[in-house]
Amino acid sequence: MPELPEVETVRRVLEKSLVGLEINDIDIRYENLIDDEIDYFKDNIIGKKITSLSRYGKHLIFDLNEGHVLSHLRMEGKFFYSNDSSIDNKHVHVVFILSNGYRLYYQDVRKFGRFQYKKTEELYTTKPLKFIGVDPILEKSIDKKAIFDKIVMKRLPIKTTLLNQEIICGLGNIYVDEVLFLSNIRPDRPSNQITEAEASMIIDHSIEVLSKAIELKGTTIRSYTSSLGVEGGYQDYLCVHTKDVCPKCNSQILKIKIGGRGTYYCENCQE
DNA sequence: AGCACTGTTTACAT
DNA sequence: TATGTAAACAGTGC
Repeated sequence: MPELPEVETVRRVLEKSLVGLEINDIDIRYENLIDDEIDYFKDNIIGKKITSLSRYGKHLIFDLNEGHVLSHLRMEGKFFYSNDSSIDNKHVHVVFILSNGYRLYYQDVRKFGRFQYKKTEELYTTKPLKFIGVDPILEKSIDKKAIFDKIVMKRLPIKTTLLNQEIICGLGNIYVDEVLFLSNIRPDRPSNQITEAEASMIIDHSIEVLSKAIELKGTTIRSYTSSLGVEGGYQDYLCVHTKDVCPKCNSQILKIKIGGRGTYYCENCQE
């Protein structure tokens, strides 16, 4: 489910429930989701208190009184905070047992999500955040020229370059289509043919689209419920992704494949 | 029945 | 180094 706005929505919801609670135990049912040795992961987290919830790009960060739990939801990861064990099911792979009797259930049908414990000093100096690009929402002053320089070094389609989290982070398959439509740029245009003015537009529209989507608690399409059953509202603002007709010119929206990802664009409006 | 598709990322071959 | 493809996995729809 998650691109930046959906992860931020999860962060905001979890923050309200989890801050101040201690993690008494962790039930790990599918060990491949944990990037650490299981004992190292457990030993460093059990007994710690959750002090805040952070995010960078699509990475969710549980800040502890000592260290952090990095969580990436990948395609379908979802968290449920509850004291009702009837929500437990075969797709729940990790359960955090909390000091107030509630539990935090991690559900992930495809088992693509990942968890890792990080010491504070290694959070941004080791993978996966070591080479992370600029977060368009969190970064106060964005160096547009630096981003432009990175974009034009690539020859891949601009869509593929924008999905590369080492340049700008947070955009995924839905929002990148929207950003390119609003910027009037074809998704298959080679990145080295993007002008500095167009790179600037891409950045501005990324901020605009992601901010609006956060405000609306993300996008809910294809019967995906947003995590925690929270329904998003941005699907009502989509211009091209999963659409048939261009909202600007009424042309047929084309669907093609770029880098293996389903891609929607208007041939008439984007060049 | 079988194949294509799915809001992600990474390992590997070329 | 850069790029394309497959893989991690499970479900849905045609």
